[in-house]
Amino acid sequence: MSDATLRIGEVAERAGVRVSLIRYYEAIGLLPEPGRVSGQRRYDESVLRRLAVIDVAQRAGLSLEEIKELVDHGNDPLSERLRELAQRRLPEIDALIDRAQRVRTWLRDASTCGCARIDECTLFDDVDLPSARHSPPLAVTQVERPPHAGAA
Amino acid sequence: MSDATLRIGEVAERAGVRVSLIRYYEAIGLLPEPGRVSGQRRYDESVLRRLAVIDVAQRAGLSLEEIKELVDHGNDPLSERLRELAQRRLPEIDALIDRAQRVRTWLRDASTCGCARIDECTLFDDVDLPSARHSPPLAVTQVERPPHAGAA
DNA sequence: GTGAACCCTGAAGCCGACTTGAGGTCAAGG
DNA sequence: CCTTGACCTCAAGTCGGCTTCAGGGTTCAC
Repeated sequence: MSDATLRIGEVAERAGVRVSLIRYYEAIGLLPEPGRVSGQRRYDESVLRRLAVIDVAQRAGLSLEEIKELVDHGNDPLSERLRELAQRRLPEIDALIDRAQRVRTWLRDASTCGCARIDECTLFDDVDLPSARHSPPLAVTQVERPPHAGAA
Repeated sequence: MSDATLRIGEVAERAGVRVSLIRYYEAIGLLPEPGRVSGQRRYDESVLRRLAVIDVAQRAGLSLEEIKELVDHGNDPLSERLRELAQRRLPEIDALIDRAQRVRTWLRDASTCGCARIDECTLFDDVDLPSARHSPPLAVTQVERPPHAGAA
């Protein structure tokens, strides 16, 4: 729809990311190649949404590779690969949520919970201590969004 | 309590991690220096729990640095730093959980949800598109636990 | 008393996800 | 014209979190 009118700098600012990140995402195929006006990229609003989706998915523990699958399943008929991905990742996302909630609880109760040392806290009692580890468990990755635009 | 009798290899096996990881954690101060018998480390069972806690916390999005604060608050009186950390991280953990749940839902409904393209899915409508980004938001990081022992 | 299996250290390598740097283009305006 | 500022490319650097490598020791069973 909307005509491609945004320049990369504006997109970056509105999305709260660096310009370099947008180019990077494009380079690895996470963002489609935008139109150009004498060499310069021009985006329409939809890129903002895309960036937001990427952000959410990434923080939920998906790797950029996987997000590519999500976001980019061409116009496949609701692709197989997607269902596959779901199969693979759902249990892990559940685990992620579970763990996050434990830590959350612990953190929240840190002051009142009898156990001063997290090592002793019963919250972690039922954690799979022994090698109950299965598939590569959510390769969550570094995500540092600077407060905003780009000093440094 | 328990006498330090486990060798590093056993610990690694029982915890489902590599020996090198245990040494690494020790090096960065996440694990206490264990006793030694003619140069070789000897652990007691408690290290297993510690490793599990680290694992959970890490997957919940805390950096090793932060986990160090959690785990390692000497014998401080339920330290300030802990409360600080909670202050800082709680909202972000909540966000993490929220995001994870969105992705989870999307993934789960991927087949039935009208919107084939994640970009268009209303699930992501209320996401903070604009620069509603605050503090460094949960530097979650690479976590690859191989099925077990160690090929490349 | 020797070989396999395990342990040690320190330095270097690797990976994902970005950022930075060097060197250059382009459009607008004083 | 010529500067300024936003943009361009491509290569290299950075960072967290580990693993691998090289070059030794140790233990234990035979």
